[in-house]
Amino acid sequence: MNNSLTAYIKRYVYLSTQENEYFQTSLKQVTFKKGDYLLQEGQKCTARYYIVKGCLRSFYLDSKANEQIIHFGLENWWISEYDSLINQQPSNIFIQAIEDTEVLALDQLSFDQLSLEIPAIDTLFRKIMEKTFIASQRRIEYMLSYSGEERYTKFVDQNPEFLQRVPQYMMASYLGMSPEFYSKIRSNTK
Amino acid sequence: MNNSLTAYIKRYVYLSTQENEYFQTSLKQVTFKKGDYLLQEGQKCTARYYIVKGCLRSFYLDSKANEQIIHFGLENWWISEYDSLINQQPSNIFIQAIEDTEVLALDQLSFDQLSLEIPAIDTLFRKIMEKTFIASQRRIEYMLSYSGEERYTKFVDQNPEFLQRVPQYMMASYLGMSPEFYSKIRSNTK
DNA sequence: CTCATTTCTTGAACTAGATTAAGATTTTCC
DNA sequence: GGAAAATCTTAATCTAGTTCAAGAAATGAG
Repeated sequence: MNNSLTAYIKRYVYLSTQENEYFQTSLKQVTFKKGDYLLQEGQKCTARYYIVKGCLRSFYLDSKANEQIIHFGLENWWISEYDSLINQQPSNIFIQAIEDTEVLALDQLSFDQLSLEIPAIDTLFRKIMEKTFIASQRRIEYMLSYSGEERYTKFVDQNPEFLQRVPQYMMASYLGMSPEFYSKIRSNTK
Repeated sequence: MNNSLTAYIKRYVYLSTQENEYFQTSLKQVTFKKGDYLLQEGQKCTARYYIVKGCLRSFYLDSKANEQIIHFGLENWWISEYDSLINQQPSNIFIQAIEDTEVLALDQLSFDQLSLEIPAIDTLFRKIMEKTFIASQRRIEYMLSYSGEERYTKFVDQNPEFLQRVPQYMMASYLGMSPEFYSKIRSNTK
């Protein structure tokens, strides 16, 4: 039983003690060393991951073989590659540990079973997906509306903890700019 | 009872005849004239809309008062402004009819009630949100990886029906470029 | 502790796309 | 049908951000 996950769930839905226990026994604890891959391009994504401790990134290689960062994941976030998970397709995306990371893996087969047996599981994940979607939308709005420098300063304001944990060239990719330009902004902003 | 909606639901979950009827009596049919707003900046969004016939857009006004288009909605799509709907906040976003449009409105109060009474409703909307999120992610990947011209040609290939129904300056905004540049691409591409 | 690798910085040259402005075309509506 | 409004095009100028290149700093592995 993981207490941080129990607390997390409580923010969204009510699960009885038995349901919570049953849910959590369906999760498998897995640890990854810094640099390890949870998922690689070409593989099918088979699980949703709840991050207990550590930091992950998901990224893909664009046509010029640049790494383009889609997401970061920190403690108490869920991460997965939904296009592969839901549509049963090989993933275009890598999920990699940026730090030594401990996750709870919820396999899609277990998930489907849980969804049948505990209705609140769908309520929970419906709400998680709504929240995740809102974050994705906000990122699109940022990219449409703000200059590189504005995206940088706003992101730093709102997520100071990231800067300590993520190399700059990854931040640059996430914010949609070259590492050189990111570096220039940083020196202008200081 | 709306047959296109019944068929739509069947693609995602099983609802008994009674459940389907109960679900659909919770929806309210509303029609909007071209140019009408379903939602305006500052209002709270209170419903999810299923588009029976017509075309909608959602957009916001950025700091320079430019309209930035977030989404288009065509037949058999759901549209809403989730940040306002879920977090009970005033919306930054407008939802407007681009053509005369008929929707089925699912009020959030009705939704919460349905969610309690018919577990499959959460399964349905969990899956809808997953699909919606995947689309949002794909848009981010496009914006990070492709030039304006590439985004244009790929979009046109995949969504030819849009071009007939949506003014160019809206397409330009959706694809993240100025109307002038969009026009230039079009004349280059012909 | 040291060498190798990874990450970060700086500057110069370049370019995709924005902005501005003005005219042309299309749509709307009385 | 005709005037007004909305939409689209074209061209000139400008700029945010990329690319390339090379060196500096930091990190990591043995």
